[in-house]
Amino acid sequence: MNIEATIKNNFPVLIDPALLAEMERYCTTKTLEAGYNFIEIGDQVVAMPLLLEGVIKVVREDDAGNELLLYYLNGGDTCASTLSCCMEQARSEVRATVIERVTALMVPIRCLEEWMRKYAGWRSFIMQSYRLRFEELLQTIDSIAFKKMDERLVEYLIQLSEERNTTTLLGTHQEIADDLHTSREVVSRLLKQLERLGKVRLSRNKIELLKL
DNA sequence: ACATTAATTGTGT
DNA sequence: ACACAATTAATGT
Repeated sequence: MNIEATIKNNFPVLIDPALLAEMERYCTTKTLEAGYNFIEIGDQVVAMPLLLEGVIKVVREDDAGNELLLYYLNGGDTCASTLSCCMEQARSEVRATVIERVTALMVPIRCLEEWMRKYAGWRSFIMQSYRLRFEELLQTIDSIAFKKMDERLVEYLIQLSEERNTTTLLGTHQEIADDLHTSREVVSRLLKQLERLGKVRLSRNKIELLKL
C-alpha cells in the first residue's frame, strides 16, 4: 500500500491533496519490533510519529526508576507529548516502548510548523489529537487520585479491551500490576474475585472478559 | 509420550 | 510484602 492510501485509511481528516503530496514527499516510515523503545527519556525529538499499526506504551519515570503509565497509543493515534517537545526542540519527557510491532509515519519537525500555517486540516488534526491525549491524561489522574484498586482494575481491563478490539486479553498479572502500580498478588486476588462473580474467565497469560 | 524446568498464579501469614 | 504451594506451559529426551 502506498503512503497516500495508508494516510487516508488511518487519518481520514487529512484529505487535502496538497498536504498529502507533501507528506508523501517528506515523511518516512519506521517499523519497530515489540520490546524495543520507540523513544527514550532525554532523547532529542526529531519527528512526530503517526501510528499506523501496533501498540506503544508511553510512560514516565520517577527518581527511583519506577514507571508511571501515561497512556497507550494505537493505530490512528499520535503522541501528544512528542508534539509539545517538537515545538521547542526539546528532549523527550517520556519513554515509549513497543508492545506490538509498530509501523509509524514519521513527520519531520520542520514540516510540523510549516503545515500548521499552511493547512487548516493539519492544524485541526494536531489540535484535536492534542486535546484527546489531554483528556485521557485527566482520566488517568482521576483514576489514580480518587479510585480504589478494584475499580481501577475493571476500568483498566475495559479500556484495554476497547483499544485492542477484543475481549480476550493476553498478558500476565505482573504486567497489569506494573501498569497500575500495585503488587502482582493484589491483581491476582482481585481478578479471582471478578472470576467468582462471573465477570471474567482466567487462564494462564489470558483473561477473557465476559460481562462487565 | 514422558520427565524436567521455568514461569505464572494462588493463598496464608 | 513475603514465602511457599499449586498449576500450567515450554523444552528436551
